[in-house]
Amino acid sequence: MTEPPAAGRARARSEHTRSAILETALRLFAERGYDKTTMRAIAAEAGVSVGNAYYYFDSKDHLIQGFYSRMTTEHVALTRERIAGETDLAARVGIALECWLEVAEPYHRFAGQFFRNAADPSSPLSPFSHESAPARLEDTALYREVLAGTSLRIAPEIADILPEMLWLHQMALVLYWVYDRTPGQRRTRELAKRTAPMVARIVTLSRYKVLRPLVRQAEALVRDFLIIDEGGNPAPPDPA
Amino acid sequence: MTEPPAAGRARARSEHTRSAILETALRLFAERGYDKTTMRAIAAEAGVSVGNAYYYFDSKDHLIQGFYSRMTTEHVALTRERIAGETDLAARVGIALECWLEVAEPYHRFAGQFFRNAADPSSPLSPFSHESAPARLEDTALYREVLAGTSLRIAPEIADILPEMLWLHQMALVLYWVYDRTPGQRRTRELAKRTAPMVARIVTLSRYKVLRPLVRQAEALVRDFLIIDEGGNPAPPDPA
DNA sequence: CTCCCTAGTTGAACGTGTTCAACTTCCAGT
DNA sequence: ACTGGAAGTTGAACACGTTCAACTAGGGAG
Repeated sequence: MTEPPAAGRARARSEHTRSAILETALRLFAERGYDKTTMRAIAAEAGVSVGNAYYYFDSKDHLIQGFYSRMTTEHVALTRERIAGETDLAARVGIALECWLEVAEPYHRFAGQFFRNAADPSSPLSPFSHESAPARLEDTALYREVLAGTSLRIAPEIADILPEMLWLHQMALVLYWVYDRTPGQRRTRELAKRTAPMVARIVTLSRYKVLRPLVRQAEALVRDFLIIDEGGNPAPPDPA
Repeated sequence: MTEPPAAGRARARSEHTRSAILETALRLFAERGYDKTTMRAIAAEAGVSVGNAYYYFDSKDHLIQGFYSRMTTEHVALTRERIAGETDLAARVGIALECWLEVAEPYHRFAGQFFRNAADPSSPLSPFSHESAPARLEDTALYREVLAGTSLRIAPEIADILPEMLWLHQMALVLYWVYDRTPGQRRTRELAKRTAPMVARIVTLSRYKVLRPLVRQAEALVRDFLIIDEGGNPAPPDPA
């Protein structure tokens, strides 16, 4: 219902309609907010019928998926650019978070409405859903790079899961961001600036002997409960 | 609009209508799920008009607040009963989490729909909102008790914020629970069983010298960014 | 007892997201 | 060139949450 398999000029025409709807929707979302943008308005502004919008997008929510994946791509690109040359892990993590906030800022106004739906497990907008997998993988891959570019020695037993944990850290920040009503989301920026060094510190400390058992437990925990399969369900192997 | 100030028999009549609507709503939510329960159905089943339901409850969402506070009260009572006599922190935390899962189980079916709205900062259903404050305070008070009843020595600098952190831990578990589709939410129970000892371990380790700076940072972080004022906004004192 | 004012109550009406049967356009195969 | 069918498109219709102007009842003041 979403990927037209046609060929030739028809495909281009179809692609054009589709992107016209998406562009209009994203623009109106940013202008008026999510709830105040009606499907009728989107359709009218894009020069198509309401039903036609539903031909390309299963629901109003699905229009946001486009926004989500676009934002992720921008985030990854901007971060890559800015971390080049920087080897300190804390700085690199901080940059990644800053970049997210920068990219997301124009949409803060309607982000609340957005994440409302994202918290519904049955919604394809959930960050853990199958539909969100591409964006999620893009982001974890980014954090793999963030980690790879540092001179810091990382405890081998957690190297595998660290990208996922940094992604989770980012998700927590996003949660705070959604609730943040300070101008320019100043407080969230402050929070990012303060947590980034702590994350780096934890990575360093994880090699200490006293913390070994805890780190091992944490590693197993993330592996068993957080890693998401391709179906989008957090349903890893049964406990032994 | 919600608290009728009348006196005499009129008050009783009003109270009766109000609770009739609430009871019917909660029953239908549990039976059919949130989305499939229409306001028209609630009104019809309760023997009132649609408009009347809106006289007592500002919106469909507001009906859930009743469910939320009721569940919290049940959770606190059950936990209090079960932790009596137990002095091990890990066990006490584990019991508190188990109790939550037990109390919440009947509502898992529509919890997703519930927490969808809860993630909207502008919704009174957000766990951080002003309207949720009573339930939130009840829960943090419970965790204060959970901590008080153990023989474990707690680093004084984090004693104040620990209840809030345990509450946050519970919120994280709830988030996982919402996504958990295993029968009886088995996986979430497993997760609770495994994180409880880790929490206790972290509390113990927090007294180690190597961890001092990190613990101090974490303490300041929670104090500056998590503690919620009476207005329901996470907007603590400005950073220095 | 009568009047009046407020709390309580009503249901039709509005705007919304979504669906669907019908229509149009366009290309592939003859 | 023709035609069959798939892809694309339409807008009226549906069910829902919510609003509101109007109505009713019930108890206190005179």
